[in-house]
Amino acid sequence: MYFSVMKSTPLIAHFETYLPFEEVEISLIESRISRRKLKRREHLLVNGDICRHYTFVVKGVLRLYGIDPSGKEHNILFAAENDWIYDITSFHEAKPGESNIQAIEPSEVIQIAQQDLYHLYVNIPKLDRVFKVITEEKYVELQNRVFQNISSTAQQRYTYFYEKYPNLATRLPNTQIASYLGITPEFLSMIRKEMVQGKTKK
Amino acid sequence: MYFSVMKSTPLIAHFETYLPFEEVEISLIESRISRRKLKRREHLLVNGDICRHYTFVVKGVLRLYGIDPSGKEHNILFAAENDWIYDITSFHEAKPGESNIQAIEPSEVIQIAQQDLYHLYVNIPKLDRVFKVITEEKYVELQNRVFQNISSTAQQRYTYFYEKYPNLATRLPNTQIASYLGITPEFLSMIRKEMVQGKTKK
DNA sequence: TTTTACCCTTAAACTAGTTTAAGAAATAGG
DNA sequence: CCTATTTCTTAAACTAGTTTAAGGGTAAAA
Repeated sequence: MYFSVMKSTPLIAHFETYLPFEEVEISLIESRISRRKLKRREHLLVNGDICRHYTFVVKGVLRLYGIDPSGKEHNILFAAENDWIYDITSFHEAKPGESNIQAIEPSEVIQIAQQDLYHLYVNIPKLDRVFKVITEEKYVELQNRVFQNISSTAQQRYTYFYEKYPNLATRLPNTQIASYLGITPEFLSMIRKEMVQGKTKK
Repeated sequence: MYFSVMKSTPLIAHFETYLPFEEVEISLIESRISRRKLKRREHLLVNGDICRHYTFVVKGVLRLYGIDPSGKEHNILFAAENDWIYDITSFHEAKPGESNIQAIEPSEVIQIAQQDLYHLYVNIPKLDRVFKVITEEKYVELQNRVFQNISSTAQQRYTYFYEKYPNLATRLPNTQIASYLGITPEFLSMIRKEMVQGKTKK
């Protein structure tokens, strides 16, 4: 087994959940990606940077967050194993963005630089289809979240998050979850207390 | 000028804002679409239906909305001229969905049925690229909306909506806008009153 | 091991948004 | 042009969520 194959296997395996790839395509993809380790709290992108990479998470959890005019951070999304994270606006416009990407846990990622991705799109048109589907999947998740945000109480939103992402719900600090749900950590603490009391009362 | 060209021009023009198309490709696309008129309040899709079409708005405004457990409607998105509307979850899974699509104004749309769209993807691979980009654009909009929802007050969200979609903000009834923002029409009325007073006080 | 920084909880006072109800204004459509 | 229906507004009482502040628990790092 070649080391280069070892290195990128998780990404190829991810692509192959969508479509099969030829050996020569796999080699081309592998020649255009790079691997990187991140310490806890290390930033991959900060406000004002241009996002020049698609980032695939091999191990760990990262967050994409924005900062509001008053300086508060708000989590837009989390990405754990086998998920993608990037500031899509900054990436496509190749302009400085307003988002930040940070490792919450020590993490390991695979990155594809912009020009490499475009090179891959040209040489492996199938990848247009794959990323079309990936983006559609992420669009669905986001639309469900918008529906939650406009139709539910904080308690319902937390329950939905807890049921949909049990892994993240137990793995992440509550401060991070509160920021994602759009509530204060204090109020999340209250919600959790009420939920536990509700259960034990039975 | 052929009638068939007349008929579908707005959709082809829309595609050509992304990539150029050959005559033969245009003919193929035109052979696979259909045009439809909708009365005010007419539904294109209701809860429990399978969404079998991508719908492109030629004229008018439509809304995609969901219904919460208590029976209240919540607007997930609006689509006006040159925009797309469909229940993406139901469409891709070909399963009954929980969304509804309704014309707010008398409207005119162009539809592509699922099997026709797949036929077009196979014969015009460029369309994978086009819909990848369209979905990315819509993802960006949705992500901005999520950020608004978790980081802003209702007043800020309304201001953002008003500035970003001035056409919709003046064209739609406030009840529809309130439903989209996740607030009651009464509270939107208060916000608008305060904003006008704020302005005239100067 | 000790310290430091982070994280979680509780509670009281406050602010943002909802509900209910009733009347006024605007609009679609016969 | 008229009427029915929808839409918008106001206000008072209510509920959901925030803020501030203080204290305790826990994990990382020196």
